[in-house]
Amino acid sequence: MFVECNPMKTQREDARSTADTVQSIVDVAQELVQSRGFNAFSYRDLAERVGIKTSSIHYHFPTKGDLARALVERYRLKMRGARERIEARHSRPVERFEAFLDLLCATFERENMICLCAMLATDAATLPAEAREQVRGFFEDNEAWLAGVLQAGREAGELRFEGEPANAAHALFCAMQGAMIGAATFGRSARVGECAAWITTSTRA
Amino acid sequence: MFVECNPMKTQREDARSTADTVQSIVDVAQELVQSRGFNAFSYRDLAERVGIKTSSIHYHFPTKGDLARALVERYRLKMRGARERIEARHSRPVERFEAFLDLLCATFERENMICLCAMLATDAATLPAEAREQVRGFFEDNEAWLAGVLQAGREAGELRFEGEPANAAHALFCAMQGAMIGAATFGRSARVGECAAWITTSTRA
DNA sequence: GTCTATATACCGATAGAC
DNA sequence: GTCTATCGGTATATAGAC
Repeated sequence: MFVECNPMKTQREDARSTADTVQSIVDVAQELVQSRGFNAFSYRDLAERVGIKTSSIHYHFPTKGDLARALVERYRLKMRGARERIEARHSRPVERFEAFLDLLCATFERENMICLCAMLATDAATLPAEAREQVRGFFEDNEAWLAGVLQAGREAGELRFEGEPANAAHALFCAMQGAMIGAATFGRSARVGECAAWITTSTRA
Repeated sequence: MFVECNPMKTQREDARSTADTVQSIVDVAQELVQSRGFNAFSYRDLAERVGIKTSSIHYHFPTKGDLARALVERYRLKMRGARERIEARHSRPVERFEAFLDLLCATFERENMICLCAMLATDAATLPAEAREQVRGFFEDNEAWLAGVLQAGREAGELRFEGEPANAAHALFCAMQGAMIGAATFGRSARVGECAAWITTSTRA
């Protein structure tokens, strides 16, 4: 989800800048975390895919926890940008809400991987506190944004749901996260779209 | 979720049968998987907690994959038993539905750990195919059962929801799984109960 | 069925040459 | 900034005594 994965293709040999290397490492690491989990890949796996040695990765990310922090920080920022683009393109709450669901569906269908933060949440016990806090922040960001959209949508008569907007936002975001976990794990990609469609028909006023 | 954890307390020294040892291993392993993930604990961790040596664990479970299979098989059967007890105790669909939600909440509040199969789903890439298939079966079991309950409840005028029962069952089960992941990871246990409460008020006719 | 001892491979991480 | 070489530790797994 939420990433354009560009492991460095060997370009002109001396054209790889530090920024490129770091980005390549983070891109590949994100893919490995999302597909296997944080504790099921090594610096060796990473090095082989990026095309450098493990010691070079340690130069950029001294510990694996440092890598985790960089991963989740970038991911959280990307997601924030995505929400802001939705707000820029859509003014009505119902459009914003459904654009958000579409974003999750589209990214999932493109990558066929669960959300980085859903994976890191299940690996949280082995993460540095700072990374764990960022993962938590990712969920709070999205649920708070969704709660605002849902509330505005209900007040505008565009959306319907029971109870507090925060509770509805929480349940619906969790449903999408759970759907992605199941879909990616069991090779049933369509389940994510079906879940989003069910949410859409259940919340349209 | 769904387990009474009884790591062997040292009883009379020679009173530990093979069945007791195996159960103790599986109990402790389940706790470690649910709290850390399948790839974040070792036979050594397991051995220290059970009070035996790693070679003894290998005697009962030659490979870690064998242990995974035993774990998920037992868990799936326990959950099936729990659903059957709900059916025995409650006849009305709305009661069965809410008893199921209560079961998830109660187990979570007692153990403060996510569902074993939610964790194993995110670790599925590193699991033997047979175990992965059992994890998938766990989700199918629960969603199929929920779909039946939802359909009967709507026909009886006790429950309301949009669209196909299977789609509603999928989304709502995923919401609970996602809520447990978030609650256990970020120390916000109340979120599970709130999610269940929101589902209840959103589905009562 | 559990133990000691060990095999073999891998892990994260570091030192120092270039 | 990347490399070679290596450290100490741990992983899963097995052999064989008891």
